[in-house]
Amino acid sequence: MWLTIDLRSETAIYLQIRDQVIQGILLNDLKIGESLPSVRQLAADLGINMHTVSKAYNLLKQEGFIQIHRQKGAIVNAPNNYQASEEYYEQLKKAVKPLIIESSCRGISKGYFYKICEQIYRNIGLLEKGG
Amino acid sequence: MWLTIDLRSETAIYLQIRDQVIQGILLNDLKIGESLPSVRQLAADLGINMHTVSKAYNLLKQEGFIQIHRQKGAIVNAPNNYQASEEYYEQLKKAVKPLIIESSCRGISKGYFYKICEQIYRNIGLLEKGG
DNA sequence: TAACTGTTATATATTATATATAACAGTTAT
DNA sequence: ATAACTGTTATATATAATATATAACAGTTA
Repeated sequence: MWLTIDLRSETAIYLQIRDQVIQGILLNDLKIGESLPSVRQLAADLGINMHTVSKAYNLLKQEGFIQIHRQKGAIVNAPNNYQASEEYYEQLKKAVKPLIIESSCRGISKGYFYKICEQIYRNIGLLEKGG
Repeated sequence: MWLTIDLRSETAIYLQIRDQVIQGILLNDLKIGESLPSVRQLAADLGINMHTVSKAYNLLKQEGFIQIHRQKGAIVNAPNNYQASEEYYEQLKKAVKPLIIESSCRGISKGYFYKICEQIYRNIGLLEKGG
C-alpha cells in the first residue's frame, strides 16, 4: 500500500490520508477514473477506524478530487473538477503568508525561501520519474 | 491596539496572537527590548481570557522570540535568539510541502506559486514602509 | 499599603478527532 | 435467492486541544 500514516504526528489521520491521496493524484500513482480502496479495506490496512477513512474521502469529494458512488466506491476525478479557484488562491495565500512572515523574521531571505521551495519541487519531480 | 483577533477563524486564538507578535517583530512595530502588553491588559483589550494570552506568550518564549520577566513582563528578544535552526528548516519544509503538492495538483505552476509568494513579500515590504 | 506583574491551581465547557458497534440500502457475483 | 461487498447513517464513548472562570500566590514598584 502506497499510503502510510503516522499516529504520533500532530496532523490528524484523516488529513494525512487526504494529503497523500492528493499527492498520489499529482504523481499519477492514482489515475483519472481509478478507484481508491474501500473505506473498510483501507481502514483495515492502516489499522484504523472506518469512519476516519470515510471522513477523508468525503473531504476529498467536497474538494472535487474524487467522486463517491454507492457501489463503485471512490473514483479519482479529472483535473477540471479541482482546478484552482479564486477561493483557493485566497486560501493558499492565507496559508503561505504566516510561513513567509515567520521565516523572514528568523532571517531566511526570499532567495533562500525559494531555494527551499525548489528543493520540494525537485523532490516531487524525482518522485514522478522514480515512480 | 495593533493586534486583532478573529473569533470565527479556524486558527486558535493563542496562535493568532503568536503570529501577529512575530509579524510585529518583523515589521519593527515591536522593537528589541520593547515590552508587550501584560497578559491581563491584552486579554482585557481583546475581550478574551488571561490564560489564552499567557499561552501565546509562553509559546513565543519557548520559540525564542521574547523573554518573560516576573515583573517587567514580556520583552522582545534580539534576532540571534530566534535565528533559523536546522530544526526550523525541516519544520518549514514540512509545512510548505503539502501546500506545493496541492497547488500543483490544482494546476498552479511553480512560476505562479512564486508569483503568489512575491505578492506576499511585496505586501510585507509595503507594510514596513507604510508603518 | 496598594496596584501591578507572571504563575499556579482547580474546575468547567466546547469542539475536534478517533474509535466501537450496529444496522440499512443498494449492487454484484455465485 | 443468497452471500459478499459497497457507502451511509446512527448512537455511544474516549481523548485531547482550546478557551473560559475564579482564586490565590509571590514578587516588584509607586
